[in-house]
Amino acid sequence: MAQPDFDLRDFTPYLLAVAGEVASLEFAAVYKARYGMTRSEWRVLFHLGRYGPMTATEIGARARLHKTKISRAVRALELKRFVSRETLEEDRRSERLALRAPGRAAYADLGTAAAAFEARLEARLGAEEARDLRRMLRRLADLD
Amino acid sequence: MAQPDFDLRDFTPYLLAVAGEVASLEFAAVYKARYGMTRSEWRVLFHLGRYGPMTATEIGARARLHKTKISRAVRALELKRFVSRETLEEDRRSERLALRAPGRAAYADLGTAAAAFEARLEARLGAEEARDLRRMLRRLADLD
DNA sequence: CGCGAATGGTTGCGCGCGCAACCATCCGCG
DNA sequence: CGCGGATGGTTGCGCGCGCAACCATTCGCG
Repeated sequence: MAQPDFDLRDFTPYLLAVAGEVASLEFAAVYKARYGMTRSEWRVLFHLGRYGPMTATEIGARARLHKTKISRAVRALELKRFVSRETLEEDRRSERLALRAPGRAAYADLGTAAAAFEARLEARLGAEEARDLRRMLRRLADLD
Repeated sequence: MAQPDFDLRDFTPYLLAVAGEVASLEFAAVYKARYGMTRSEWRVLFHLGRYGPMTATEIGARARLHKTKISRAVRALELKRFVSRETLEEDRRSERLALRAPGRAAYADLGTAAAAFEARLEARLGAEEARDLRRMLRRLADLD
């Protein structure tokens, strides 16, 4: 063996993956159970709710989602009557995506749930550590 | 909107997911390119290399992998001649999985790459912060 | 001993995903 | 104007995944 002292529990990508799975799956269960939504759909919904109407490309840049994911997520949200599309006059290739009333309701509901989830997490880690954690993750994710 | 000040960039599960994607995909490119391995296969290989022969169930407990993932990963690694199976005498339902020579070589190679990757990451975050990050992630992942 | 529950592992199925190819529209430059 | 490349978005394809159902073996308890 090359480096017998190198433990997987000290390998940050592994820890990120496991911690991410634990956290994401737990919250994913909420929007999946309540609205039958996928993770991509949740991210799109959240971005539209939080930052207002925008195009698919803008969502992609903000939400770190591949355009195919967005395309399929938007179609699914459209079928749920959560979002509306409107072709832009100034560039008829792109469309303005906006939340409809049911979408806004779902956003408010899930936003509350997300805030509660985050609060529980902070309680577990402690406010200061949770803040530090977020700061480091933001750096890792190039989100600065 | 319910809580217009709740930003996604402060939502830990989101940050974990994005940071995890960035880190995992970057390293995944290595074992995918060199050995055509999947993430599950890499985890199984690493555990067998690091901790020695064990059964699929033991890997599952250590590596946080669902048993179906392990089953398929083991079959793939077997086809690559990386692992061997041997039915246990004392319980003929389970089998002892062990690395073969090519598997050990791949483990050594990827272990070195992983250590280098981790070192670069530490250089970016600073040694102290990187250690804190790992500690918090371990707590989140229930790996204590 | 014998039967039902528990355990180790595999498999069929439907789904979300990433990739590459594609269509439509727009822009830049001769 | 017109043609080639760039851009916004969609789709076909193969794959890895999670779930539930399943097979074989073993365990627990009457």
